[in-house]
Amino acid sequence: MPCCPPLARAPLTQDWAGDLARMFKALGDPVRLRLLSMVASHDGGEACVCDLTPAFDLSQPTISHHLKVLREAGLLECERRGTWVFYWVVPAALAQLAAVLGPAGRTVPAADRRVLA
Amino acid sequence: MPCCPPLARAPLTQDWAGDLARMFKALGDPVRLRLLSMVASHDGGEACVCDLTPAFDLSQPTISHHLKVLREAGLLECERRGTWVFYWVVPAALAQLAAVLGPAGRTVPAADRRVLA
DNA sequence: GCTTTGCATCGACGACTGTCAACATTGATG
DNA sequence: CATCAATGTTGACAGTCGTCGATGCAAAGC
Repeated sequence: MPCCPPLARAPLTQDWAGDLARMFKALGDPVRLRLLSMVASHDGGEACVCDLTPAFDLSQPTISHHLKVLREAGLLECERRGTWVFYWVVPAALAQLAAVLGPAGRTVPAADRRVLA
Repeated sequence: MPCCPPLARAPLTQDWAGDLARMFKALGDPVRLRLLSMVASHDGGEACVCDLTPAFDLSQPTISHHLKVLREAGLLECERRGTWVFYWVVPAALAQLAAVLGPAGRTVPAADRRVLA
């Protein structure tokens, strides 16, 4: 069973759209996008909260809240190590979203065909 | 200036994160995701509102509202043709989002780069 | 012209979201 | 054990979002 046909191949089922929307919604905030990017691009692929907070003009609880949203969306995971909590991205989650948006594989979605013609 | 390094290569700038978040936020609703998918997968890569509305248990103004959100996010375009209004996806927009999400190394295909320029 | 059909806009409502200050919790260190 | 530093949690608030009914508007047909 193929796991990730692009959006344009067939209409999304209601259930699948719900799951995907939860992840996309988590990305729908500039602060969360920057947090995700900072974690993903950090040395070793992980970062602790103290690495992230100073980059924003926001209170620490707010940053903690956004990290929780990303975690509950399945985009981030975390682990406590001593005093600090380290976060890293879940590559499969990002890959799934990228695959849904296409252009997946070599197939050209119908919408592209129109432009390319 | 390269147009689409993946999220993980470097932290997103504040401006860029804002632009991307606007698009992701538009995708952060199951109804809008299904609308986008239905338009993208429709014959000819375009669909009129009357093709979309019956698939949902929502009022017509609500569907119209969601289409507007997708349009203002740059993910959809529309044109009136006689009595009907037809919608189609903007492939470059979806490709940009897919490129940002990675997987690292993959970039926007040449065909879309032309559209983005 | 008038009516009908397809779609957008408006105004209003409850629900959810982003933000903060205050407090709780966990682990390290004296 | 007492204290401190790093995070998470709670409660509250203004603002935004999804939804609807009512209304407006444009094109087609009578």
